Amino acid sequence: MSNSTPATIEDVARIAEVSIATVSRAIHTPEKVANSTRLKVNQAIAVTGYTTNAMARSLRLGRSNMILVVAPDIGDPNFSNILVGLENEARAHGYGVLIGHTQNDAQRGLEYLKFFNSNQAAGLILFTGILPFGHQTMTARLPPSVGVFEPVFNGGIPYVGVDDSEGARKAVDLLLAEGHRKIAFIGDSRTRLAYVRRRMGYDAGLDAAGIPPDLRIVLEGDGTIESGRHAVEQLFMRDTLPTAFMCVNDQTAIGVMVGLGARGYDIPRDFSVTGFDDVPQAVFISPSLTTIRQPRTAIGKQAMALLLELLSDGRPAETEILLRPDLVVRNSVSAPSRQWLKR
Amino acid sequence: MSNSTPATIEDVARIAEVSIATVSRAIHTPEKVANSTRLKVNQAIAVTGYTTNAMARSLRLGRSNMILVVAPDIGDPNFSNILVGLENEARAHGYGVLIGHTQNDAQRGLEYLKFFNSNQAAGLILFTGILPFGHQTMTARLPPSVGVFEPVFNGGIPYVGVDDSEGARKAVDLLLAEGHRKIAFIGDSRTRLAYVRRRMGYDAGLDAAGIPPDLRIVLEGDGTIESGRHAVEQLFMRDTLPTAFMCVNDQTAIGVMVGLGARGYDIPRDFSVTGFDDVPQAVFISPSLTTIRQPRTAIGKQAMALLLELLSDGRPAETEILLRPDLVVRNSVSAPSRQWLKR
DNA sequence: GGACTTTATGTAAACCTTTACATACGGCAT
DNA sequence: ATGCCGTATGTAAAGGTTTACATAAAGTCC
Repeated sequence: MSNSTPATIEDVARIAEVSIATVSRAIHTPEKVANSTRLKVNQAIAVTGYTTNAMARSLRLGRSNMILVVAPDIGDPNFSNILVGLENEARAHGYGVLIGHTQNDAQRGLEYLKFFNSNQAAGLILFTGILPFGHQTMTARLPPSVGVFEPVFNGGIPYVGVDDSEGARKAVDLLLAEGHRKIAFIGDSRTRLAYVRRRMGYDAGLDAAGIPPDLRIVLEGDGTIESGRHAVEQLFMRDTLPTAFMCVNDQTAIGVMVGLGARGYDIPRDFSVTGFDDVPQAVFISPSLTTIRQPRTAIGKQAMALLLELLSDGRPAETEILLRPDLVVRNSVSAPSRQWLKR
Repeated sequence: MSNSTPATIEDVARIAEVSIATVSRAIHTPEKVANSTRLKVNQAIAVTGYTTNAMARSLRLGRSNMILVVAPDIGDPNFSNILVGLENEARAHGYGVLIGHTQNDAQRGLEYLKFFNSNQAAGLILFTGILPFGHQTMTARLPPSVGVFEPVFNGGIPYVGVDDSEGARKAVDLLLAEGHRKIAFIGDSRTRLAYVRRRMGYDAGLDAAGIPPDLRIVLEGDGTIESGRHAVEQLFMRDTLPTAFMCVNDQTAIGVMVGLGARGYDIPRDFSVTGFDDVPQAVFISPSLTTIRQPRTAIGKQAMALLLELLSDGRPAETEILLRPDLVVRNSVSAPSRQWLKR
């Protein structure tokens, strides 16, 4: 049936010889409709190829079937796989996924709020660890929201992600098991809870091994490749060198490896390095990076499921779902070099 | 003004002491409204914080301000940067971006067509080189559409992407300039025009250099890492070896490098390798990959601009916009090894 | 058989816009 | 003064749903 205009509920009603109300009920609350009638309606729907007009429905209901996903940067290597999980789950429940990216610009963040005023979107997934609405964050009326990947720092918003603290613990435990005792931590000073927690895992691991914290080998960066490289330079200007670098994320770890490589060191012979996230590049760099895997697709799926639940019964549900981080052993870690042990 | 329900056009009309028609006109066709009236309306809009309800507008107009972007796989390393360009351009024109991924499943592709029946989306961006609607592709009434990254094989749809043929030509010319004469081409047998054109660039380059085509060193794969590795194995079982591998894309090139590495060869000393696309990994693999850069953000931007143009005046505009591919010289290419030249 | 409940369906309003058409008014040419 | 035109605004319909309320039919109970 390729008529020029799509069939409406009225066309279906006419063919099924019922009222439009009955058609609507047959679709959305079939139990309120007699079996025989439901059959007629379904046939008419098949004949006309009817699809309910989502615009009209949203207008009437005052709520849409779109979920807005906002990230600072769509190109983030962590983002796309999470998006896959989000989209799959959304679509399985009849929702569509809208995307936006703020580039850390509060003005752009605010523009996305308009989607909610006009009911273009029903819920919000935040990929960013902070509400992207600048100083209006406080006053803005937020739609039902769920944070992914990083806990949302300033919003009291439910969150789905990996257990950062446990992940970091696994990394530091690996290094300890290999015999390392002087393990540097290259962190991220931005106010992101995820990074704070990874640091906590590091501290806890050292503590459990009876190693006193040594702040001379704990540095703060900003999670970029460049900051990893910079951290190496800083460390070499101090009086104490570690035998291993535990990095807050893979980008930093890559930077550390670049920095060490530039100084002529071999990894893992001279220094061991671990990352966090298991970004797609981690397997390609040389040596391949031992890191903590984020179950990204699962995170996306669960976050969307949580949001849809929130939308349907409005109750706050759990505030945090932590998934298990897995250690991925590759080639950037070995036992500490003799040279350093002697000291 | 944080009333419980968002302001409607009627609220604005009441405060400005005009009719709702005038408010609508003041917003969309200000030249039809007296200056004094326009002023009153604008003040009332400011007071109420009115935003037009996109649902009602779309319903009335029979057309939405959403663009659907469909890719086989959102996780494709080429995809995210294109998406950035698409989204920026869309939002600059008041459009939102919906995304979907088909995983090469025609059924899933068809589901996305529903967005158009109900006017949830006004236009379509296809990241895939083929209409993802299976055998119903012929009968489906398509919305205004633009292909990106790969020409759409079966749809007669405008296309924005890189000049594949010229890009391939640049790669082969580099290899020729380095002194290579036996250059393998590892292609992609899937029916994608982009790959066909890259092959054409290869052929043309050899032809211009007066080198007769040698089909023994032209192989077909499927664009995956595995197919690159497989191609190496196939070649080593033949009687002729190339001195360089020109690959249809970076994934294939990475596979070739893995395959050559497994046989103990050094790149670029023993063999040179080139890719196509400049995916983010290309700089991290060892050695870093000499390849052809896709101007991804620009592709996205131009594609969206073309689609919006299509939507506004409906004329077919150009059918193809080809951007300039740039050669990115890294470390996977050098002059052919003595060993092979001697033969 | 009456009174009442349950079940199935229909009628019509509401959601918020945009815009064709109608109206009113002032200016201008005759 | 008359007729005409242009400009500014208002009225009301239409777009496709969902659902409260009304109605009608059928079933249940005494």
